[in-house]
Formats: sequence, structure tokens, C-alpha cells
Amino acid sequence: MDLRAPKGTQDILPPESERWRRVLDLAHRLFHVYGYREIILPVMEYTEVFARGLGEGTDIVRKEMFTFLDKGGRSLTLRPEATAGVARAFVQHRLDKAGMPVKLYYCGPMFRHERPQKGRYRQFHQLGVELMGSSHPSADAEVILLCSEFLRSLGIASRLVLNSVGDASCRPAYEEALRAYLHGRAEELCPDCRRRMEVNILRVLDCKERQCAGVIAGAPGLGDYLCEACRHHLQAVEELLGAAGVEFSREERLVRGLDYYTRTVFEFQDPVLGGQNALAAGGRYDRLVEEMGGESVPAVGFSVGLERVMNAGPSFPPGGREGIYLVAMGKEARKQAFLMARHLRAEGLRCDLDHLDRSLKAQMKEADRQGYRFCIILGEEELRGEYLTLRDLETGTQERLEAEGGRRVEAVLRRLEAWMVTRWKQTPGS
RNA sequence: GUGGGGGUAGCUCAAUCGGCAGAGCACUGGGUUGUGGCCCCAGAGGUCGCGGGUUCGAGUCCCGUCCCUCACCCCA
Repeated sequence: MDLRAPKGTQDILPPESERWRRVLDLAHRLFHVYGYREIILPVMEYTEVFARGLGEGTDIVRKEMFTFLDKGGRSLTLRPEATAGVARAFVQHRLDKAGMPVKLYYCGPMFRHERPQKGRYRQFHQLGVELMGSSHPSADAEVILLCSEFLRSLGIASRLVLNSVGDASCRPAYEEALRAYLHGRAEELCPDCRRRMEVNILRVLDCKERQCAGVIAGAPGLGDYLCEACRHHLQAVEELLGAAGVEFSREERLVRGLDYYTRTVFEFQDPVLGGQNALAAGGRYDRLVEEMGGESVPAVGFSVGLERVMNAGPSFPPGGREGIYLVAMGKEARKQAFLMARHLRAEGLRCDLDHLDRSLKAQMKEADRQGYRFCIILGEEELRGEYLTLRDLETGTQERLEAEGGRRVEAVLRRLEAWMVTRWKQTPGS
């Protein structure tokens, strides 16, 4: 094969695309119910949006971005995540001036230049929410609850882990203490961790290397260094989650890869998957909007990895047969079927007919293969006798519909009305 | 960037010691001159990833190369 989709990207074909559609429809409905509204952003930003937003030292900014120059020589980057772009748009359009909080959700492709593997792609899709303008613990709790509800409604079991990474008033002191501790035992750490000490020291805590485990176990705990305000915040979030019946566990070693997080961080993990087990993750980012040049606006959000969610096997009730396939034989009947299809479609009914000049048998086979509920047979006999033959492909029963004066569409609609067959015209916006 | 596994029909895969490239599913047609699914019959479908080498003969052995995949790192 000469031409393929680029490495780490994939085509999502039917029927898989239909599973995606269902997940997205459910998400849109659920986020709407929680009072969030959609924001649609460019998939590229000027590079400094991410460099400043995520932190120069993060892996994403250092080596995972698709970056290129536009014709004016300005550096652009395909978004590796969405939150920085949301913050940029928030500042650009002065959304804080129109009244807060601002509750937004987004959905779309993200890009990271990494070696692909299961659950990790160069183009992947995220769906997420941002609640901006509130520092109240109930904002954190709502966002976490929403994420939890989303996964639960898909029938996906997941484990929620929660932590606080402190804020500007307490984290520096902790990092100092951690640095002092690790400095004395640097020889015992893996090479990666020695590098992490310089770049983002918190992530040493997250290391899975055996040799580091002992060192990490003896390290000062972040929890002990949280300031009074952060401690109360975390406690309040936990209380609300508990009251809402959301199960979680405290994970003192949980640290996020992006610099913008403050206080609350969390992750929903797939209990069965090994490596790429983070289905969704998020946290509070009280400094990001200011970093983008706006006022100081606290915010909290999450993002779910759609490929990973799809991989976790969301369960749906099986979709049934739907629509009508018009089977026609002979030139005049085909013409009549063509016109009937046009009218039935205008009524919002899923409807199709043969375009390959195939036999009646082959047309019926196609109707079955494409999942149509009904077949309407229109041949010489039907034309002459002014009736239609309607066959239910599910039950295998067949009947005759009278259509005097060639009023075929009316005959069909009248009959289907009795079954309350779905039409999009009757359920706009769903 | 570092390792492991793998590339044969549209898909999932087989092919013994180096000896005529196959199966299941899917597809098309027929069995039924106007009736889907189940069954039966038939058909179509191949650059054995690519290039070179060894050999009378290579899907199979050797060298190179490309691609896919899983894992590490990191992350959704």
C-alpha cells in the first residue's frame, strides 16, 4: 500500500464511527444537563500559547509538539491538549467580563508527536470541560462528578484517584524540602529521575522504577506540606464527593505532567488496562488564565481520552433495524421508487434504493445487509394494480398497501404511523 | 529515542524438509423468470511488504530496507 494514514493517526470507519457517535451524543447531552456550553477552537495555536501555558519544562513542550512555521515565519503548533487554547480564548474574548462562572466543554482532535502504541496516538481525541471563575471546592467536585457520571453512563468501571499538589503559597516549600532530601540520595535514583529533579521534581514521586521505590517511600509527603487553605480545599472536595456517593482514593504520589495544575488533581483509571490506563484526568489550574495575560481567574476541568474510552468497551443497548428500502423492478417502477424515496426522505425517514441495477433478490439482500426494517416492493404488478407490497424484514411478514391514484407515499406514511416509526422531523435536535 | 513481535486474498490466518499459494468469514452470481436471513453450488479476488543474494527451484534460507504492532519513557 503506497498511501496510508500518517503514523499514529487512524481512520474511524462504520460501524466503529457509529459507536463514537453514540458516545459523543451522550456526552453532549450530559454536559448540557450540567450547564456547560460548547466552545469550538482552532486545532492550532501560536506556539507560545502552549510553551507558556503548559510549561517550558514539560515533556509535551520539550519534545512532543507538531510545530511548524507559517508563511510569515510565525511558529504554529497543532494543539497537544485543549485547556491552554480555552484559556487563550477566554482572555482574548474577555469572557470574564460577561459574568462568571463560565462553563465550557470542547471536543476534538489533539496532536502529540510520540511513538504510538495501544491507547496512545499522534492524533487522538479528547472531550473535556472547563469551569472557569470559581475557586470554590464545589466547582472541583462538580467537574469530578460529571466525569464520573459520563464514564458510569457508558458502563465503564473506573477507579478515581485524587490528590492536591498545593498552590503558590505551599508548593515551593515542599519542592525545596523534596529537593533537599533527594539531593542526598541522588545516586540511588534512576537516570530519568535525576533528570526529573531538574525539570519537574514532583514527577519523581510518580516513578515506577524499582530502584527509586525505596527512596520515594522515605521522601517527605506532599500532604504534610500543604498550607491550611489547600488542606481545607481538598477536605471540602472530598466531603462533597463523599456526599454525592462518588468513590475515590487519595493517592499522594499522583502528580500531573503539566505545570499549570494547582491544588486538586485527579485521574480516572481503567482497572484492567496496564500501561495507558488513564481514561480521563484533570484538576484545578488557578494560574493559567493569568499566565495567558488575563486577570487572575481560578478554574478547574478535566479531559477524557476518547480512544481509551472506546477501548474500555462502552456498552450500549443494541441498535435495531430502521428505515425503508425501496425495491423496484423495471424502468418505470425504478423511476417511481426514486421519487418515492425523495418524498419519504423529506418526511425524515431513513430510506434508500438500488443504484446498481440489481435483481430483486439482490436488492432485498442489500436491504437486509444495511439494516433496514422494511422493504417496499414496487414492480410491474404493483404499478398496474395500484398497490405496494410492504415486507417487514424483522418479522418476515408481508402485506399489501392500497395506493389508489398512485398515492404511494401517503399509503406508506399511513401504515408506518401506526407503528410510530422514528422520523427525525418528530424529534428535532436529538 | 530504546527494546520485543509481526507483514501471504477485503478481514482473521494456515502453508511440513526449500517443491503447483490455501482455508474460514466477507463479496458476486445461481439454486427460486417477483422475495432478505439458514442451507447448497459456483465464481471473482494475490507485487506472499520492498530490494538484492543462495539454489534446478524461495512465501520458506541469507543480507538489506520499509511499514505495522506491543512495551519502555511520558501521557488522555
